[in-house]
Amino acid sequence: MSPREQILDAAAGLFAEHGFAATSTRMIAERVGIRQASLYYHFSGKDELLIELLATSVRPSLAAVVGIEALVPQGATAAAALYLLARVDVDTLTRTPHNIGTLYLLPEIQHDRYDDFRCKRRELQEAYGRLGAQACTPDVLSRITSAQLGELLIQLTEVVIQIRRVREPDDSDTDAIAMSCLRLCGLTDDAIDRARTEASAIAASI
Amino acid sequence: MSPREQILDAAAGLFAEHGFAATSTRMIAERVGIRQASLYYHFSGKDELLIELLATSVRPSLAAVVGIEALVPQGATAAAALYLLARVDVDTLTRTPHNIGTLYLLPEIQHDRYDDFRCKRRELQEAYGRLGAQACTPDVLSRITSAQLGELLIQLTEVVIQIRRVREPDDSDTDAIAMSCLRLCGLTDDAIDRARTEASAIAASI
DNA sequence: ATTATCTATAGATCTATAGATAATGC
DNA sequence: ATTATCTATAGATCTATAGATAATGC
Repeated sequence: MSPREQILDAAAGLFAEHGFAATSTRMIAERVGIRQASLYYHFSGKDELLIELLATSVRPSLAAVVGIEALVPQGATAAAALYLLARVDVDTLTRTPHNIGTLYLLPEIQHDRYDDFRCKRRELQEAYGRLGAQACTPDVLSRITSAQLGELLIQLTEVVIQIRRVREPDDSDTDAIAMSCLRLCGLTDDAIDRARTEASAIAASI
Repeated sequence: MSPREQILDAAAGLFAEHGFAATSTRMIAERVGIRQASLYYHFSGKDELLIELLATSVRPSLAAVVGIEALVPQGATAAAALYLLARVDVDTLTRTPHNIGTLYLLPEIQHDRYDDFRCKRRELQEAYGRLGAQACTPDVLSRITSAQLGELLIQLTEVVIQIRRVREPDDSDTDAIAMSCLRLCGLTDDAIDRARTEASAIAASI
């Protein structure tokens, strides 16, 4: 691991555990095993560390969403696509070292400085809204807006961040979350099963 | 408003906006219009402020849950009870000054010092799990544990905290969230409508 | 010559305490 | 005498910069 990566890794763990403001550059340096001032050779400051961490943490899900949304015009059902997106997203959040998704909850990211991240996350949310709206039964869609759906669905997948704070999530959790996304859209158990088998087939074919 | 309340109110706003560690006692005092040292006459320190704020913010929902769970043995359906609980909870979070629910997301509350709060919040989560499990169709319950349900349902209601960060939630949001809780349990649109009218009748009778 | 570290430190905080002062209530 | 403020400050941080030092690569 390069020094840059070591520093980012140490910062991720500390930011996730103590938060941004409560983590000093000295703590980060100590964990890496270098002097506090040496951080500034690799990064311009604490801010840059958080910006970098946020950027790399949304990238995988945002990359996946493009491919997954493209499946729908190719014949996939929106339900299967939504199920896939939720699984990929939850999976990513489950696997990140130090439960990096915790960073999304930090009050600091409301600051303008991080609006690039917030903008990207909003894109992901809107994709959830679009796929959710397509997957919904008409009855459900008449009672909820696409924007509300996006907010609810992304919130649902991010429960895995909270779960990781108290236990190690397993496949049953991932599946429960992804299924819940479909249920939120009004799909019956049968429709959910069909979406899951379709999603497995798509996943196997890639 | 007593000086104590003024201080708590100022602290709530600042903690919600900047986080705990990034808020200095001086900032709080300035907002109140007193000197920094004068805070220590009313509170032993910053920690006590956060503890107090967390305690008062879970209290209403936790008080409501006892009454709402008691409705079920009295003949109310679990679905109506769950719908009521979700509405009360979302309503409470919507009305709190300074979007105080944001405090639940602070990394600091993972610290032992605040485990009284975390314990109470877990009680609320377990109530969601119990009501959800009772409201669920058997098919759904065979695919999800009561613990998972509790995690998902409380997470769903707390979306209102995120919504408040970008816009003012209205009744349509509250309703969309509470309905989504029922949908997550596998209830059909018809069953949801029945639960809602039942919940309205109960709410009117209190 | 460049790269990557280090030591040392300026300057700006921040929390919490000590002790003075004024106002209130008996 | 008690209550509620204030001023002043000790002591401990924290970030970021300046400039020295050593190692690496041409």
